[in-house]
Amino acid sequence: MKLKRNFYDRDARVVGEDLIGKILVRKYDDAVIKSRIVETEAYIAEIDKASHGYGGKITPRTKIMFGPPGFAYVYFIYGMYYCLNFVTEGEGTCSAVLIRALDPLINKEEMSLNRYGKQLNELTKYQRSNISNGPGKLCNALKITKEQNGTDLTGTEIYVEDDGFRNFKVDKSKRINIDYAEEAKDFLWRYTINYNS
DNA sequence: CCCATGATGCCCT
DNA sequence: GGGCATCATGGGT
Repeated sequence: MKLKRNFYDRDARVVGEDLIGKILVRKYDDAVIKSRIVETEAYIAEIDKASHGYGGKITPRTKIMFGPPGFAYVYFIYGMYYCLNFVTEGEGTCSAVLIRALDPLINKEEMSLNRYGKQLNELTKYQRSNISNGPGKLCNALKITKEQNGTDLTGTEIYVEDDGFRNFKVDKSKRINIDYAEEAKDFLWRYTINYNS
């Protein structure tokens, strides 16, 4: 069943961990893509020098993160890639969860076409295992761009459902590529699925 | 597997 | 103008 807004209206660290193992659903035109969320990171502006909202100043880019929970924050990075985040906590605070990796479940074929312009059976082994294992890659695979910034996660285009899968644990580790963030770079706010044990 | 490097454009952290 | 919540590629081990 589809997660409601109250799921997102919690501390970003709780939401980030709770999103692991859930199903991300992406719909556009006639396409339906489902994949399991296997890696996330939390960002909380008040105490986090890695957050785009650090310092509390609302800018055109970050304003969606200061708004109510349960909306998509999509930003453009390194001149080439998009990253998908879910806004968390109450209105007025600035926090979000970055979706870092997905395991394809349904319609991997469509993801292949979006990523490489080729069918699954034309991909190399390397390409096949790298369809959505990174924040920029998964946005390509799911056709997510700046146009999806602000998308309501209780709507039909992008949402999360719980299929009851619980046969995993969640590992916590340091976040990736935020070496500039001083003490915040050591926060264990990265969550990854552990299928064993 | 690992590491180094270049691509490329928006944002102002 | 500096930097960036990334990725593909190519070479070494």
